Amino acid sequence: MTDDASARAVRPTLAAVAARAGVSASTASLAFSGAGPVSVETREKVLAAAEALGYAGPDPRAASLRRGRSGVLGVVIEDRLREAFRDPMNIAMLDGIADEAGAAGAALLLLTDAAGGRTDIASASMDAVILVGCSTRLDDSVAILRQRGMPMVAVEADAMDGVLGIDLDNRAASATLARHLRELGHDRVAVVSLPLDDSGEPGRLPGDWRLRARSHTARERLEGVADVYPAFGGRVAEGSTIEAGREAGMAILGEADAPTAVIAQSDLLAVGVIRAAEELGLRVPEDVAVVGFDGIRRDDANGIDLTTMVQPAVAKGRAAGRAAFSLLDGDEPARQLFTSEFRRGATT
Amino acid sequence: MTDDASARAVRPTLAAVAARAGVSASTASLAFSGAGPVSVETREKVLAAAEALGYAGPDPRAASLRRGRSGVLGVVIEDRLREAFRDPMNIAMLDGIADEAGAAGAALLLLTDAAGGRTDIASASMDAVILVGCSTRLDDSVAILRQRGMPMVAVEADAMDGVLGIDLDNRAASATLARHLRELGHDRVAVVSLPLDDSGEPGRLPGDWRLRARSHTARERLEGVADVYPAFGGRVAEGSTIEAGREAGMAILGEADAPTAVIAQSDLLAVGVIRAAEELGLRVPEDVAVVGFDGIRRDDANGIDLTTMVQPAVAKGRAAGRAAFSLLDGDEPARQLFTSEFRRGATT
DNA sequence: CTGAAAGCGCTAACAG
DNA sequence: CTGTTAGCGCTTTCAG
Repeated sequence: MTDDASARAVRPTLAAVAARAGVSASTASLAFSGAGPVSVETREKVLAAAEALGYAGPDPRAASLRRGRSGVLGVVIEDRLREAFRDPMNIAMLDGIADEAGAAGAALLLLTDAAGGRTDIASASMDAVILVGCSTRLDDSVAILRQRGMPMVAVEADAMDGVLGIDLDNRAASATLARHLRELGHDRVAVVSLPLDDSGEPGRLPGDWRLRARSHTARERLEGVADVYPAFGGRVAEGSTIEAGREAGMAILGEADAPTAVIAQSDLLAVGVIRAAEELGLRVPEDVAVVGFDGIRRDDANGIDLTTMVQPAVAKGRAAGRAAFSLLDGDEPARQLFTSEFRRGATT
Repeated sequence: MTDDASARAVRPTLAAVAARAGVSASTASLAFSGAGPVSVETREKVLAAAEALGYAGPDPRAASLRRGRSGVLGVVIEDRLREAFRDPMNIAMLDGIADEAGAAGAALLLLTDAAGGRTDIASASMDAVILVGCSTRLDDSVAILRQRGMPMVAVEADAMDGVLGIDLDNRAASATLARHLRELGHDRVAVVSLPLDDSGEPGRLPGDWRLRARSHTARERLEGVADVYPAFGGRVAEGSTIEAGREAGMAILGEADAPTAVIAQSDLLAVGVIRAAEELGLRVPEDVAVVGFDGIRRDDANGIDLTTMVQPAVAKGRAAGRAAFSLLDGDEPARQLFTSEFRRGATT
């Protein structure tokens, strides 16, 4: 702690720099920010003084208090980064957000929706927040953030008061895939769905999924299938991973009365289902057709050319970022809807 | 802007809450933080007043100025998230960092080492920084951060003054793999290396890689191979991806005088090389042996059971996180070295 | 247990 | 172009 004191002592403030340069603090400030008229002479004097004193630069904490802005964009994601970033779609979206943040000179603060460490969501300093990742229990976070008066943007979430939505045509896109399968003559289809809530327990898709699904994306995609196949069964996967898809696939395709087509709610799940099919000695698409969702790069799909709906993940992220900054500027950006595009691959 | 004013007006401060509750500001502050003795009565009065006024909670910007801490841990990664997060190792490490950050009640600020938006690295408010991701041009960032007096931890980087290193036994581990191949009788080996610098151009591995390699990890892994095979050729990949590995693999295995073994500097690259081998009609390991590095999950390796060195990525991340907080506490944590473990798979 | 006072370090108005 | 003034909103002594 004596250490601390000496560290403090050795850390000069802007005022100290100004004093040494023989100018006012405000002038010194301008010399640093370059946001106002300062003569070259003066600026050099200030810079020299700063150099001499070993000035660390304006303290961002003080600056953000004064300005009322911290230059930070919060991004709330699912519990574990490991999970969230396993799916290339989430990364692509984050990349889109990062693009816009970078352009706006803001940095990204990663916040997790997690159980214990919710402190940070309540107390992190940031200017706006984007909620992403099919997070299944956003409500608490939203309540806290609303209380904080934080501008909020949510990607693929149920409409919430005071939260700007950036949406994807999940339902229509899923219906497109379902129709595609029906046109190919498939009668019995099964769905491998993303987790319906944050319990994370895989299992049979419950008949009352409409009531139970807390995940917006999962529910909408189920609705899309239901629009075409009023009755269907399936499994809920443990997450959006190949392994989870494989497990669900084994359960579905291993049964006596196996379906002739599987609608997986993500490409990773679809890859897993295909792997299960292979292990069971089934050919795709001859014995069983499989469709995915997202349009991940073939490289990420084990080289499989999936039939899927390609969603504009990066654009979605950029839109979310832009919307956040727009809210921050006091504008009233409109809610946006992105559409996915059908891509026929070799799996149907 | 009138809007702004009214928004301000409607946003009460702690002082306003205190006034309404009929207590002092300091008492109100304690009522919120719970960090001191406040009677239950008083606390309830304060909370009620806050509720009534719609108080958003203590402003973190002001708090962090006052406290001198922002509760933020910066993480500097490569230019594009898309690239950095394509490799599961980086995600695992980030997850390790996030674990420790969460435990310490800190949030993670993602900073990119990028060209243009370097502003944030110079001006983001944070308490300490971890530099990760084999970033090839950390020097500039380090200079800026050092100037800011920021505690720094670097994962797998050349030793730098004032930066605490968290290292991996890259050289020894690569040598282990090389020895394994030599024991199997391989004479001619080729290396597929990670990018040597940030130019990102793939191509033949230059003979003077020792001089040219700016990436610590790539260089050390090359040294490890050189310890066993004094002379070897190879390719520099465009990044740590399957596709880049495939391209390098095609170049290497397509030549007349193709090697009998390929040492890939990451598991993703190894998977790509194997894919190239398959496309060229070569069997692995019969026609060509392939080893990787990292120990990614089989799920991420297209189901291939690679011979590789398993590195403790999550532990590395945790150690980096712990070290950062330790520096922040004024301690002098020691530099740490993690070791990788040989895992024989089916590719040699 | 509560209150008063004193800034944290910076920046934005407004005069000159 | 430069200086003066006045806080941003909170937390931490230090007294009572």
